[in-house]
Amino acid sequence: MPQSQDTADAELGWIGIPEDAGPDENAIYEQIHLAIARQDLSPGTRLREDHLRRIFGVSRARIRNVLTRLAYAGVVTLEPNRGASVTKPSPKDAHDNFVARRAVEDAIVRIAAGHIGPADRALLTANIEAESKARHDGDTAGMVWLSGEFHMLLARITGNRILEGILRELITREALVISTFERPGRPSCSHDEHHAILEALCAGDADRASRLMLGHLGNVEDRLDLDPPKKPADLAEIFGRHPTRV
Amino acid sequence: MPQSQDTADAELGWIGIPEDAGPDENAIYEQIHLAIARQDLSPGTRLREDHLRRIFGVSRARIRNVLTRLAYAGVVTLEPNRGASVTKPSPKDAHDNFVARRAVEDAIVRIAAGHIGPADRALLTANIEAESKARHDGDTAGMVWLSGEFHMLLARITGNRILEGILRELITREALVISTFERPGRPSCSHDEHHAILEALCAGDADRASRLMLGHLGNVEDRLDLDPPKKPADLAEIFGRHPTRV
DNA sequence: TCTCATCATATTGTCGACAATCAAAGGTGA
DNA sequence: TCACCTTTGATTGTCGACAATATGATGAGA
Repeated sequence: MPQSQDTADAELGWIGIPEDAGPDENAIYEQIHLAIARQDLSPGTRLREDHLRRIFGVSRARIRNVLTRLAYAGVVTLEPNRGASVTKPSPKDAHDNFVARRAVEDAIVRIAAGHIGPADRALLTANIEAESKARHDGDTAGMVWLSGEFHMLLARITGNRILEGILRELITREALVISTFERPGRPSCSHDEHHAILEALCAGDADRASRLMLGHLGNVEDRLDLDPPKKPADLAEIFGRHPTRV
Repeated sequence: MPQSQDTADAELGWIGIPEDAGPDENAIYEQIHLAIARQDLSPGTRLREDHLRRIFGVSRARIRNVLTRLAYAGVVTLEPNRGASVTKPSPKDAHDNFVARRAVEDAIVRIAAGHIGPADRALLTANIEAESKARHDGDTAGMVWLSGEFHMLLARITGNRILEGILRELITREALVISTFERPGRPSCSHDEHHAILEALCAGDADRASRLMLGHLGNVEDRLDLDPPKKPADLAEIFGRHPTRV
C-alpha cells in the first residue's frame, strides 16, 4: 500500500512536527503527543522510526524509547516487527474511555468547586473565548483541542497531579476517538456547556457542576457514531468507484 | 553508602525475581512490577541496569526499556545520570493517590453492582478467604497484595479495560505508599469491609456498595502516618545511638 | 489468466562498544 | 585536624552495525 504510506509520511512532514526539536527526549515525546492530541496525526498513521529519526535529528534508539512510552500511554500501538502507528480505537475502547472519563471528571469537578480562585476563573474564561473564536473560524481541530484544555485546566485546579495525569491520557485518547468516530458535518457544540459548568463552579455548587459535567460528557459521546467499526470504508469506497469493472 | 547499596542488591537477588525469566520484555516488566506491588522491593531501592541485566540474562538495552516503562507507570523514578530506583512517594503523592482511587473505585463498584455474576462472586469469596489466611499467618505483604487483588477483581468485573489499567497503577503505587508510611504494629484490618462490599454488590445495591467502598478506602488512609516526611529517621537513629560522643 | 512459490527490499529487533557523568576515595596544603 | 582539590572506579547515556522479520514484486507452472 504505497499510497496510504505516502500520505502518512506527508502527514508527518508538514505539520505539528517542527524542523529541529532539541535532542531532548521529553520534548520529542511532547511533540508527538501534542500532534496526536491536536489530530494533526490521524489514527492509523504509521510512525516509522527512521523517518522520525531524520525529522528530529536524533538516533533511532531515542525515537524507539519515545515510541515505547507513547505506546504505554495508549496513543500509539506497537505491533511486533511491524512498528508503531497512531492508535485506532475500537468502539469498545471509545465507550470505556468515556466511562472512565465520567468517573474522573466527576471527581475533579467536585474538588475544583472548592478550590477555584480568581486566576483560575480568568484562565477558564479565556479558554472559552478562544474556543468560541475557533468555532467561528471553522477550526474544528482547534476546537477539540481547546475543549480538552478546558478540562485540563479544571484538573490543574484540583492540585492533584495524579488525577491530572490520568485525565490527560483520557483526553488524548478521546481525540483519537473523535477523529475515528465523528459524524461528518456534526460540529461539537460544547460552548454553552463549558460556560454553565464554570458558573456552577464559581458558585461553589459542586452537585450542579457535577450534573452539568456528566451531561456535557454524555452529549459529546452521543454526538459520535460508535456502532459501525468504521473503515472497512476502504472497501466500500473502492466498490463505489468501480461498480462492476476490474 | 556501600551498606544500603548491598542491602538493596540483596533484596533484588533472592526474592521475587526468578532465576531465568524469559527474554520476553513484557515478562521482565511484569516481574519487576509484581515485585514492587508485593513490597518485595521497598521504596528507594536502586535498580542498577547491569545488575538486572545479569539477573534476567538479557542485554542492557532491554532492561533500559523496561525501566522507562516502569518510570512512566510511576513505580520507578528515573534520575538523569543517576539511574533508576523504586519510587519513594511523598505525603502529597500518597494523598493524591487516595483521592484518585476513591474516584475510580466509586465508579467501578457502581458498575460492578450491575455486572456481577456467580463466577465473579466465587473469585471474590476465594480472595477474601486467602486474605484471611494470610492474616492468620502473619504475612502482611501477602495481605496487602491480596487486598489489592480484591479491588482488581472488581475492576475486571466491569469489563472496562481502561478503568482496570488505571486502578492497577493506583494500587501498585499504594503498595509503595503503604510501605513508606505505615505505622509500625498497625495491621490493616480490611477483612470484614471486603466482605460487606461483596454482599452489597451481590444484593445489587450500588449506593450501599459505594458507601462501603469509600469508607473502606478512608480507613486504609487513616491507618497511615502521612504527616512526617518520614526518614530524616536516619539522623534520629544516629543521634539515639551516640548520645553525645564523637 | 490465475495461483503459488521465490526473491528483493525496507523496516524493525538486538546487541556490544565507547563516551559522558557522577560519587567516593585519597592526597595536599593550611 | 580540617577543608578542598584531584583522581579513580562504577554507572549511565548514546550510537552505529548487524541480524531477523515482514511486505511487496517477480516469475514459473497449471
